[in-house]
Amino acid sequence: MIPVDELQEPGLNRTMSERLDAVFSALADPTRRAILSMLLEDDMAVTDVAAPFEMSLAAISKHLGILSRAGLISQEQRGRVKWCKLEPDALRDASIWMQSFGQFEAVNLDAFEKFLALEFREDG
Amino acid sequence: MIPVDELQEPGLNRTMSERLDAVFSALADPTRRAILSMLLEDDMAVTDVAAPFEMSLAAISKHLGILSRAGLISQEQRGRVKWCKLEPDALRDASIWMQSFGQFEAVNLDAFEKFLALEFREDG
DNA sequence: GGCATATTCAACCAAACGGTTGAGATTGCC
DNA sequence: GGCAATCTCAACCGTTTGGTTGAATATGCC
Repeated sequence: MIPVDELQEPGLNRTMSERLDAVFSALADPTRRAILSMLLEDDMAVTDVAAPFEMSLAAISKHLGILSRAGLISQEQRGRVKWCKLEPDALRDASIWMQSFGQFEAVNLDAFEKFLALEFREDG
Repeated sequence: MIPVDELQEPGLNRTMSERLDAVFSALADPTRRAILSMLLEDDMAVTDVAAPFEMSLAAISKHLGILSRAGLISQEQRGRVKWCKLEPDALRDASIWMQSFGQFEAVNLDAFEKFLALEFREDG
């Protein structure tokens, strides 16, 4: 309904439903999930984020815009380099929404790393 | 990349990434999230699911198909009525993925109900 | 059989998505 | 100044999405 490409600043003046729309549709793309995983390790410049992917820089720039408008990352211009930083707080509302449908046991980092390994091995 | 409308049975023979694609894009629509919330209270027939929405029955039927192929609900035909049942387990993998980006405190039911009230009030 | 009920199918439509390319803007450096 | 590097913009393109209608398919009931 709301064009994910044309949303305003992350969070401000948006309903809960609109925020969930933005977060979930941002997460519904494997490239964007991979980007989030990369940013989990370290902040990165746009060009460095784009490096491992087989698509144009402009495409990655768009993906970063979508993640940014969903509030999942923040971007800070420093010189001619734009640094991208993971913002895990935006996942919180969505996570609350999901957890409420069933009680999932607490997750430890081991499970997460096994999970990531699985996703990257199978995803090609 | 994968047409969400043409996916096979929920879960079987799909990679982790494909399952996350299906679950997150299923959750990225307010109508489908509202349907899940309705099914949290009780199992429902397709017609009854469609009743509160201002769109055609066929549209709701499509939404239910998407939720079903994402594994978020199951559908059981009984006579001429198709019953829809919430399947919270499908949210588990996705929830694990999300939780790993930050430690979110445990959620209680009060928070969830306040959350739902918010979403429905603001969503129209 | 005949008819209402429940649900999907098929064809269509406008809009959004995810990608491309080429042309800007800025910024840093010699 | 001149030039490379970083990133976005704008226009385009094929595919997917989310909705609509009208017909079709079962099923239940009298």
